[in-house]
Amino acid sequence: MRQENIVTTLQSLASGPRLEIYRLLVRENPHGLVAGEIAEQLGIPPTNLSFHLKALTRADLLSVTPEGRFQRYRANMSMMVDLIAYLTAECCAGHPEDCLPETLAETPAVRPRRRRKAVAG
Amino acid sequence: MRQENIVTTLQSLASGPRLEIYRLLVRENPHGLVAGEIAEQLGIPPTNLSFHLKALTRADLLSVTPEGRFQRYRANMSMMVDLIAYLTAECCAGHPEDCLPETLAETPAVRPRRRRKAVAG
DNA sequence: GCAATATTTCAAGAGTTGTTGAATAATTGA
DNA sequence: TCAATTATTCAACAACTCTTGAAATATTGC
Repeated sequence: MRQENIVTTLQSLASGPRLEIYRLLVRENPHGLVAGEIAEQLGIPPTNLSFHLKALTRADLLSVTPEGRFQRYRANMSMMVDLIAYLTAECCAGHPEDCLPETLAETPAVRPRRRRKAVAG
Repeated sequence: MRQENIVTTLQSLASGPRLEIYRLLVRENPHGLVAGEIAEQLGIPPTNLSFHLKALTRADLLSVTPEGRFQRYRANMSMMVDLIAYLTAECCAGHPEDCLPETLAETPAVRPRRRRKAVAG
């Protein structure tokens, strides 16, 4: 994932209402929720909810499927996996020992870019 | 870490210049860099850099130490660890198998809230 | 003390984001 | 077809963020 996309993903999550929407939909995966159910559960007015759902969907954090007059939203887990992988790689770059527990630091999927560096100790 | 702080942390990272500053300082840890070195390496004018350094420091993503007339900035790894732990917990809530490779999903430090759920297979 | 250096604060203006109510579009069931 | 339902788009405005140059602050070495 390129840095430009990472910034978009972070921007999309960096808002109280949007983080709540995303968390709710993660909990409801894989069934998802239609817009009205999200509005009801979080107490967000429909116009405003649409605005935030659009931002999250454009960032590919959510997917949306029409169901008659409803729109069903689901959290796109792979986007979050990519984000966590990026943050882990950048966080640990050159300094795995400062940063994360052994098991995580050694997991190739989240540290795709370099091998563990030999350090004193 | 509370959600309010998570939003602040995400907001701080959700900007091209700030993500670059943070990544640079992670690479330079634990020695850090003084403001002028950051400005030079990233080509950001000093006034603007100060603005972004302040945002990152307020979010506790950076720490700052005066050295005479210089200010040395360092990335605060523990903040990133907390952020990754939060995202992993929220991302995986109820659905670890959808979300992350086995090893990561089993790491207690990044999944502090629940044990692995028994699922089919 | 004074000039030079490193950095921050301040003020202004441009641009972006968030919220709202009214209007619009699409779908359903009578 | 028509009213009801679900959700989105639009327009307006407030609030916030970003960038900039000028001014201020703090430190150094003469």
